Amino acid sequence: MIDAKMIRANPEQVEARLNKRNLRGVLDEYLQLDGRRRQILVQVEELKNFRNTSSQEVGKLKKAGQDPTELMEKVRQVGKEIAALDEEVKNVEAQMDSILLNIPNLPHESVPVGPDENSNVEIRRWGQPRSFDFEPQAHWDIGPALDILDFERAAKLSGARFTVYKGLGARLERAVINFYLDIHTQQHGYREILPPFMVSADCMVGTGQLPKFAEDMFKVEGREMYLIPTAEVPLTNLYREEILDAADLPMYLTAYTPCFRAEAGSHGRDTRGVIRQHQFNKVELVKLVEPQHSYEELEKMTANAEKVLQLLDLPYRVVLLSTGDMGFSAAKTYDVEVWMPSYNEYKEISSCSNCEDFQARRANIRFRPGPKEKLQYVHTLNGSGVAVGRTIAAILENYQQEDGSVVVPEVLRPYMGGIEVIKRQ
RNA sequence: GGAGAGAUGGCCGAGUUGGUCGAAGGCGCUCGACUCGAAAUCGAGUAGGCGGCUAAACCCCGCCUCGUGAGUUCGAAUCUCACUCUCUCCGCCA
Repeated sequence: MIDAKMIRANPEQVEARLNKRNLRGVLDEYLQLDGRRRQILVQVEELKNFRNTSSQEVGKLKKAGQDPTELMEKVRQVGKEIAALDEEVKNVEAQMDSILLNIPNLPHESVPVGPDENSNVEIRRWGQPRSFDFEPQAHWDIGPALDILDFERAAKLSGARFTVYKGLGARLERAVINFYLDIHTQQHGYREILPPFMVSADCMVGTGQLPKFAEDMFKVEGREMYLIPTAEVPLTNLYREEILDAADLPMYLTAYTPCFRAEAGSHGRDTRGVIRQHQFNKVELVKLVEPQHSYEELEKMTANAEKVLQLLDLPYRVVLLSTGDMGFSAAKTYDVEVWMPSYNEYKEISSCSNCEDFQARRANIRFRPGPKEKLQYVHTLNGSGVAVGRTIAAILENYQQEDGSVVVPEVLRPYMGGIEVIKRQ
């Protein structure tokens, strides 16, 4: 969440930055409640001070053999007032919290302002989309034809938006996962984590999925647990409620996990293929860093995501998201989009964000900059490094041959037992 | 699933006949002394949040926090209840 003190100190400035995200007037009620809260606090704290000093007085009177009954009765009355005021503070704070938890992060000044994705800015392109001398097929045709992707049986098992990988398809998915993890751990300095795939509601609040986006997730029946929509959630929450040593920063974490998303409200979009699934695999990158370095870390993380696509020789571009297209927790986001012949355009395969202290504040992840210095919130970053299912789709489409077979990218062959081409078996 | 033990500061760990306990002691860390320098030793300091004060901050003052939530009481780390988590033993089990 955004800094409550900043709201109070510079309400117009915060309002102006929220306007960039197409939000207006969300602070008005909050500020009113904030004033109310402080007003009550002053009152109730004075009463509590009286109670504390008086209670000590009672003890002294008893020790001295005097009768404290009158004072006790007085404090008892004050206690009732305190209880009433405490209740009121609690209510006001609950309202303030629910407002604050539903306000998105403030955009960084370098983020283009606009209502939607049409205001995104392309930053750079890498590679040349291949020109085919035959009619290229979409991966949802290539996969079943090679009998490595099976959408029909997936539907039988689980319904729409699921995929069964078979044979070399399953192996290719596994190869890509291992390839990504190896690159990020061995070349980019990330530490591999294998986290739980179900987490508590607290974690979801920590990274910003809750309370606002409950309908996007799968909740476990009868429990306050959710299937993770991304490894960002367990990785970022790993150090929730902890105070880190400055020497531990920056911390680079990576994890392979399946991701589960309800995809509510996206009916009819990307209905074919593996692009938009209820369950998909992803290798995620997360960083916890000191605030002054978070923007250079964002550039590095984006470069880390790009690197694996370069190694796979898949053409891509990098896009800076506008205020209208950014996620809830992000202050700045780069999307990496891979060339997808079936769409005849670039398709998101990674999203790298600097959340600044927005998540750290929610999850209460702090560090001590130095001895004797005050605790500070870390900055958190997350990025896909990259989506695995979409990688498979991109490989099938970009590496397809006229006879329907698919060439295995060179860097993956060691992970595929040396297989160079996937053919119908 | 059954039985039992526990949850205290950055870490370890006292404190449970209710009051002067946000909390002994130790470790760690910071500063100082000693030293050519270091180690060792000695001395001092060292929780977080919120609110007031302030232009803002420091300082200072107050409130809250000893797993979480409720309760008893003039007063709760200490007593009661519920919950969560951890550990040990038994059962079951990949």
